[in-house]
Amino acid sequence: MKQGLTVGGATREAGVGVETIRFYERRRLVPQPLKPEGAGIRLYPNATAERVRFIRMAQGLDFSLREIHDLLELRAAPSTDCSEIRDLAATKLDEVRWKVRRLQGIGTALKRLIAACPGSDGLQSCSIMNALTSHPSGRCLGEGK
Amino acid sequence: MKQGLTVGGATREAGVGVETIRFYERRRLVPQPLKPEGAGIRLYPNATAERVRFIRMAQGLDFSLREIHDLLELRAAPSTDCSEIRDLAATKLDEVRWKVRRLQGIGTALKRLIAACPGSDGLQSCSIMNALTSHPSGRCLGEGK
DNA sequence: GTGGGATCCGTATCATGGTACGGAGTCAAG
DNA sequence: CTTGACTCCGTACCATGATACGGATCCCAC
Repeated sequence: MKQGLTVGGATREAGVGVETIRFYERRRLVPQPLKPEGAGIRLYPNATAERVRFIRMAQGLDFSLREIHDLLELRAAPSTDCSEIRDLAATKLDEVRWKVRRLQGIGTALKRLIAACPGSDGLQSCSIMNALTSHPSGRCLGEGK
Repeated sequence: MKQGLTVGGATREAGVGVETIRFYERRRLVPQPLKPEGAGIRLYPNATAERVRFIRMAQGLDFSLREIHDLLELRAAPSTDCSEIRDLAATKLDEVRWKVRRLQGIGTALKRLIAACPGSDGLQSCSIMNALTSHPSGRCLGEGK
């Protein structure tokens, strides 16, 4: 028995909505199975739900759908070496670290501005508003080095 | 002399492209000045370039355009108290810290996966691919607490 | 008065990641 | 053999932040 799930079954397995799986099909992240002969409804192999879960996992690691597409291609190629995956992960790690540093800089800037804000006064004495208002030669907020 | 800049002059002052200022006008982040009577070209006050710089500054602190719209409204209202701004900044700080923690979790997960990856072998022994591939009861990567 | 930039304005396009809708077809249970 | 849930498919829409295009005007210098 060649089992298969309807799209609804597959999405329930994968924990996403039907529209999401169709969206992934359009983006070619998930293959669209053929309709069994004579049938009007497609049957999805279990691999589809697994594939969707793979996508959601990878999204959880901050991979974009485009990057996940590449990961899936690598996964499907028998000649793929572990190092190719590792390199993609390392690039992603750099990216994530870069984002962390950027956000930490913003956090520090916000913290300082909040601390300097009188908290109850007109805007002309608000450190935050003043920081946002042009200081011709000021460096950008949140971009401390 | 009621000076004014053409849109091109204003965007050069602000350091953005013409299309950007028009986009901000459509989003009502920047008021579109009237054409001086009889003229076919709008004249932008210096305040426009300052306003655009405010927007870019605030974007640098991770405020979205919608949030910046609110900041600009507060800035324009004479009754606005400093504390209102400070509260918005504090909310943003929470948000930024939350993002930092999330990304740090992802970074930690990636680092571990990369360390565990043999680096040169088939995919079946790749820790990264295995982590992405369904472990029925696994918690999500990057979501360590 | 004629170039030729610059402006004006509406609309379209991009990337990202989906969500929603509407009409038609399918299919299983009652 | 009808009803009702589900599927199929195309298309439209959402938010986010722009960027691009094309025809019509405009305005300044030559």
